[in-house]
Amino acid sequence: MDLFNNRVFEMAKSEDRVGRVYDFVRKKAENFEFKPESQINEVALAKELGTSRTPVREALNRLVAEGFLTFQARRGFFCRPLSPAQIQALYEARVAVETEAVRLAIGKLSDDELDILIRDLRAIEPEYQTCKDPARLLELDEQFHMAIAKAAKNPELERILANLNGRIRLVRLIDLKTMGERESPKPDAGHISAHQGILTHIAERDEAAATLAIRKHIERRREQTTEAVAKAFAAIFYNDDMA
Amino acid sequence: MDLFNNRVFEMAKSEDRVGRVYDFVRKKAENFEFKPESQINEVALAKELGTSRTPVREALNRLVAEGFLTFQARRGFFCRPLSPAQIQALYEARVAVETEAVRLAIGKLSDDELDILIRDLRAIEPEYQTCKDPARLLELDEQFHMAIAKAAKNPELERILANLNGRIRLVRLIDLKTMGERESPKPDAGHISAHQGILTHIAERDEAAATLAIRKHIERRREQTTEAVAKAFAAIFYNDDMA
DNA sequence: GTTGATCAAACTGTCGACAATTTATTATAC
DNA sequence: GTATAATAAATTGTCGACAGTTTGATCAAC
Repeated sequence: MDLFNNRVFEMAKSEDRVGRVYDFVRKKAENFEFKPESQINEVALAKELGTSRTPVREALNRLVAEGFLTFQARRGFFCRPLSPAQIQALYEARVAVETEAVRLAIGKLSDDELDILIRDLRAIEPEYQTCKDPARLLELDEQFHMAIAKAAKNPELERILANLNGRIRLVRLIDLKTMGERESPKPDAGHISAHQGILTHIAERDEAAATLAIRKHIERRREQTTEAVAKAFAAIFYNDDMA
Repeated sequence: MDLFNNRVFEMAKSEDRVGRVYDFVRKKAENFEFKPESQINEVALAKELGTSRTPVREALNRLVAEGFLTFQARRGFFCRPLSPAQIQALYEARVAVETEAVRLAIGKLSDDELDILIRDLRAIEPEYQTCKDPARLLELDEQFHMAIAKAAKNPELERILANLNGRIRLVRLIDLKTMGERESPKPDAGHISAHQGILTHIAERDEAAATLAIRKHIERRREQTTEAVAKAFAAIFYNDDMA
């Protein structure tokens, strides 16, 4: 689990330290490279990034506002906790955002736009079905869901969903990994993937069916949170590529 | 360890500059005391608050992450724009959050908890119905909606809604003011307020009816955004207590 | 009067320093 | 040996300074 840790040197032109620190720390926070509840050492971070503490603290403040970190006065910044209840809440919030996004998309998109959306999303399905790499799988899945959010033509919902996705990412990744191992033997011929089902309902502008389908799709994953969080803990603390 | 640990209360001594700055600036941003799109002068703010720019910038960064301000590298912090489309998006996001909150509340609350919720919310209805002060009215309305979000037992949804409310507040306030003037003549005997209708459906655990009711309640306001935003602009730029 | 170049003022981005506070360590008493 | 007190180390919170940009003003040329 070492997908991060590049980018330290590039972007010579940008010179935007706060942005660089933000990207760096956000990625670390997403992956719980800071262990849950652990304190973040400002000076160490600053040194690691070759800057002073000022831009580091500015980036950290942004991440607090986004829910990636917490802050206690005079004690400093900490990684957010990782608990089944917390992840559960994030999944529930996803349901809220995504069901409404589906509804809005169906209501707002022209026939042409709808066709394009369906076509584009069906185009990634083959790779999604055959892909064995969990990281890539997660990427494709997020693309699918973000595309629907984007189709809702509501920047606010997009932004919220992107935030939720970031905070839930590691757990989803690990969930996907175990799912892949468990279910790899059989994709079941004639089985209609959840994504395809959702798309079909959207194509038919069947609001009730589409929202229900995406709700169930997300909730199915949500039901596994306790187990997935346990595995996430194992991955984080033992750092073996998964449990 | 930590036997003499009263830190939670000890912190009330408000030596926390960043927090103070944050509260101050957030209130100003909420009310668009910074005019839309206008730049925020860090040194002036720092001087106004009797601090240096460092804590000011930290607070500003948090507010950017929360959507109250925007940021452009090497140009600084700006008040968010105010446009009908933007406000519309916030209302749509409210629908997403609040319909799901109703659903979750109905699913999660015990009979006792449900009774208490209904009782508490009905208790504020008399004042809500008779109140003529728009600011107080808005406060009561927000209380109503936040109570439902809280009943959903999902901190994430609560947090999102609180954020949306803050960013939409001025427009709602102005909308309420004009509504009061327009509709004051007649609350219509036998008329069931939108809030009461929602509560009744929740009390009956009628998920479909309750979610539909709150959706319509919010959407009715959303439909007025263009007009309300126009009035907000007038209020902001001419600073006469409203248009 | 408009355009464009030049210079001055204002502002942002970052740093290193230092006081205040928290945490860790050592010493002391029982 | 455990617990408490004293002390040292580490960490946070804030500041003032300064370099680098951007913005605004001045002025020259057309």
